[in-house]
Amino acid sequence: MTTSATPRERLLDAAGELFYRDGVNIGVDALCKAAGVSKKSMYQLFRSKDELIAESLASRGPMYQVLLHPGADDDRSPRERILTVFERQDELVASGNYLGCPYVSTAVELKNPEHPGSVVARHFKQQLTDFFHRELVTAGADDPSTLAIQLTMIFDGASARSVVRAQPLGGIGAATASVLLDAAGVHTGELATQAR
Amino acid sequence: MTTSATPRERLLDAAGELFYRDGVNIGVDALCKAAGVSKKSMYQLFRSKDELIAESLASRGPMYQVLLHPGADDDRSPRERILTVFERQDELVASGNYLGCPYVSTAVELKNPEHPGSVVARHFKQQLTDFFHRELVTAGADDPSTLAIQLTMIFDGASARSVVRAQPLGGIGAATASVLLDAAGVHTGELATQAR
DNA sequence: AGTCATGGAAACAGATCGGTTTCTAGCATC
DNA sequence: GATGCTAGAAACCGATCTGTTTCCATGACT
Repeated sequence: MTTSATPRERLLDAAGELFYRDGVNIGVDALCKAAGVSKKSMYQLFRSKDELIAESLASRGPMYQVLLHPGADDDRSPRERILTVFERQDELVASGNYLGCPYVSTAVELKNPEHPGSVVARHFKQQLTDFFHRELVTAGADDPSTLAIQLTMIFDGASARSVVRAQPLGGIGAATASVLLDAAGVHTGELATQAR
Repeated sequence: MTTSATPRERLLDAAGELFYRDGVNIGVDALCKAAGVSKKSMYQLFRSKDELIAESLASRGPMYQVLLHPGADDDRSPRERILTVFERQDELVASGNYLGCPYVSTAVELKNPEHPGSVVARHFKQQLTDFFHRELVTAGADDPSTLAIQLTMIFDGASARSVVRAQPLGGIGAATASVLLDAAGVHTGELATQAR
């Protein structure tokens, strides 16, 4: 129920969802109504709508991260953990409620890279690249920095495709990532150095 | 000067630029002012703002296409023509005025895939994929359909990266495309079937 | 019971939204 | 020179925008 959480939590929750679903141009009135919080309270908790955009995006960061790449405390190989990200994305798209990567969408809508929301988006996008990078280092890939960026690009490219096409991805993200991983000598369950 | 073109051309021009630079939420007043056209005239030429979004996006389609992949009447190889697209994108980003692929941005901002602007975006995005596909067929690539989609994804991934990072791409798009082309046996100046 | 802080409801402000309408300046045609 | 069409300027409409303010119900503490 809505009243169990604090007004701040309710606002961040509603803002995170509505900014994503309807875009950052949705009105503050609609946000407050959805959160069951008065505008007065909102403007006591957040300096401005822009700040709410940034904070709500940041507050949902951990959720998206867990969604895409859950804790590393499993026995899968780096390659498997990387490909799982693309499979999760595929599932999200297939579920029908996917409107693109929230960070990219927010940055695209805001236009201004110095907007606090854009800064948050950049930060969390970097975290996905960092995840890839860690796994690639573990796997002993040749050029983990470049490859981590390339995998992030494939992720965002697949995301853009799902938005433009409004159709399931059909595994194209994981398939593309596989080609890059193959080319970099990252194979299932073994280090690239062992394969050479 | 602004008055040399017809009101319709001036409107499409101004709309194409301002929708891209400021987002589709820019007001009709600002558009008309920039175009030197009255709102009355605008609503005689276009049924609604939504229609203007779609038509202005469509009117700039040829421009973007020429920008990214000029006429095929040259003696470069398919691989070179494909990689040129990514190099052009790189130059656009480096020029500092790039705010992401206008089709993807518009689709992201509109959210609704049935919006006339989203339909136009889907159409022109497909045209880039078709261009890749034609070149790949010419080059005798193994699976041109899949590869054309993957190249489009890399294009959009690079575009998303440029928006989120607000920095030059440094050739990462062409580099990634090269890996895929290599894996598919598309090499410079020769057919893949000859290479096998 | 009385006091006080919290926070929702709602009015308000000034600006802007998409869209319509009125008015008039300019210009070609007869 | 009179007529009629085009199209820009600008007022107007109701709705919505971000942000502020007032008012009042609630509930905790003394």
